[in-house]
Amino acid sequence: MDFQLKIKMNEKLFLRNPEESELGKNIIKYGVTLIHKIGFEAFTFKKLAQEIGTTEAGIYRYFENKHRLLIYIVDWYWSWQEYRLVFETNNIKSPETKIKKAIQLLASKVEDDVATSYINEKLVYDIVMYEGAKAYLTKQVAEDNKLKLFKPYKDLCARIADFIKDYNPKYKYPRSLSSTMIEMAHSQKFYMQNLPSLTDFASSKDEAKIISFLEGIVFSSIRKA
Amino acid sequence: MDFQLKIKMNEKLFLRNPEESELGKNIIKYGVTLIHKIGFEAFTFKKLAQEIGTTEAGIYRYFENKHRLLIYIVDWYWSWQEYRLVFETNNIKSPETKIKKAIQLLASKVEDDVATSYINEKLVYDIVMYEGAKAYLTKQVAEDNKLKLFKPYKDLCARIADFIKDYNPKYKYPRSLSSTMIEMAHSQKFYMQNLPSLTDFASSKDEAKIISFLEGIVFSSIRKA
DNA sequence: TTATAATAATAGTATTACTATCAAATTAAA
DNA sequence: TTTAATTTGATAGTAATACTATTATTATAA
Repeated sequence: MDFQLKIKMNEKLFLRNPEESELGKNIIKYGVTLIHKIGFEAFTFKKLAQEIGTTEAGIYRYFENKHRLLIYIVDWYWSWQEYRLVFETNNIKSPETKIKKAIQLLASKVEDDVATSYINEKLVYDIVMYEGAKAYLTKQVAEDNKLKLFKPYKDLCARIADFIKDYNPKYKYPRSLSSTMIEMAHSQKFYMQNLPSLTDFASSKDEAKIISFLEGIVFSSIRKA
Repeated sequence: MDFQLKIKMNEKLFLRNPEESELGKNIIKYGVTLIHKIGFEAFTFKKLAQEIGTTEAGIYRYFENKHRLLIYIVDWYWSWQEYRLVFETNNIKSPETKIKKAIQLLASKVEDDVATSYINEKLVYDIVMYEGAKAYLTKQVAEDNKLKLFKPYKDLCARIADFIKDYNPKYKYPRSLSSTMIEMAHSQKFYMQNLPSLTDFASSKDEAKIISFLEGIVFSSIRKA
C-alpha cells in the first residue's frame, strides 16, 4: 500500500505549476530549506538559483516574486493541516474529541511526513511560525484576498469553527475562537522558543502545556451554561 | 494645566536620540505617516528623506536601518499603552475591572492623543496592527531580545498577567493568556477589516463585539471553579 | 522529423540599503 | 567673540536586490 498526497494549489499563485517539472519541485524543495535557513527577508531568488543550480530568470518563470512563493508554501501548509484534520477526525462523532484533535495537530511538533515527497513538513511548520503572518500583513492583502490566496487558512478556520458550533450552537464567536486557536498554537510556540517571558511554558519543549492552555481557553469559552 | 507625556526609549534603538532635534522628531513623525501610507516593505529611508526634505545619509545618522525605526515605533506604542493602562487603572481595586480596562484600551479605536506632540497615535495603532509582528518575526530575534528591544511589550504583558493573577492566583497560564489577549485585540481587528471570514464581526466597526469576545475568553478561562 | 516548449546563459536596469567624504551652518565653550 | 565642536546638507559611490529581455540550447510531443 503506497499513498501519495497531492494538494491542488490555487493557480493564481504561480506562473507555471511547480509540481509539473523537476525544476519546479526543486524550487519548492530548496525554497523551503533556504527560507528556513536564512529567513524570508534575506532570501532571494538569486541565492535560491545558486542552491538549485539554475538561474534567477528560471525561477521567475514559475513565481512572480518571492512573496508569492511564501504564500504558496503557507497555503500548502494550511491545506495539509486541513487534510490531516479531516483524516484524523473521520468517523469521530464527539465534537469535543474533534476540537482536541485539532488543537493537538496544530500545536504538536511536526515530523517530516513521508506522504509528501519533496516537501519537508518540519521545515514548513517553522516557516509558517516565523513567516506565516507576513503572507497577509501587507498592503496588498485586499488584492491577494480577491485572488483567494488565503482560502486554505480560511477553510481550516471554518472547519474548526464548525466543530465549535457542533459543540455549542449557541456560542457567539466560533470563527474568531477558531482563528485565535490557530494563531496561538503557532505564536505561543514562537514565544516559548524566542521570547519566553510572554508565556508560562518553560522553553523545555513543553508543548503539552501549550495544548493544555489552548484546551482551557477553548473549552471554558464554549462550555454550555 | 498642561502635561506632556515623554516616554524614555531604549538607547540601543537609535544611534542618535531622535527626540533631541527637529530632524529627529521629523524622522519619527513622517516615518509614521509614510509607513502608514505605503507599508513597511515599500518604505525606504530615501523616500522618507524626500518627504522631510533631508538626505538619506541624514536619517542613517539616527537609525541603523528601517527595522530599528519600526521597533522604535512599536516600542513607543507599547510603552504608551502601558502608561495609559497604569493611568486608567490607578486607584481601582477590583482585578476584574482592571482586566476589563485593559481589554478596552487594547481593542478600542485610538484617537490622536494631544499629550504627545509629534506622534499620531491613530496611525501608530494601525502600524502596530499591520507591521507589529514584523518587529520580532526575524532571524535576529535573539540578538534584538538581548538588547531588550522587546521590553515594552513584555512589560505590558507582565502587567496584565499580574491583574490575572490577582483575579485568580490559581490560574496556571497568566502570561500566555495575557499575550494572547494583546495579540488578539490587534489581529481580530485586522481580520475584521481585511479577512472578515476569520471572525464573527461584521466589518461594521463592531469593536464592542471584539471586546465581548475577548472578555468571554479571558473571564471564562480564569473563572474560579 | 519537424515543431513546440522548457531551460540555460548572459546582459541589463532601476531601486535598495547602505558607507564615505567634505563643506556649510549652527551651537556651545573659552 | 572668537574658536572649537557638533550637526546637517550635498554629493558620490558600492554591492545587492528585484526584476525584464534576448538568444542559444536541449528535451519532448506531434
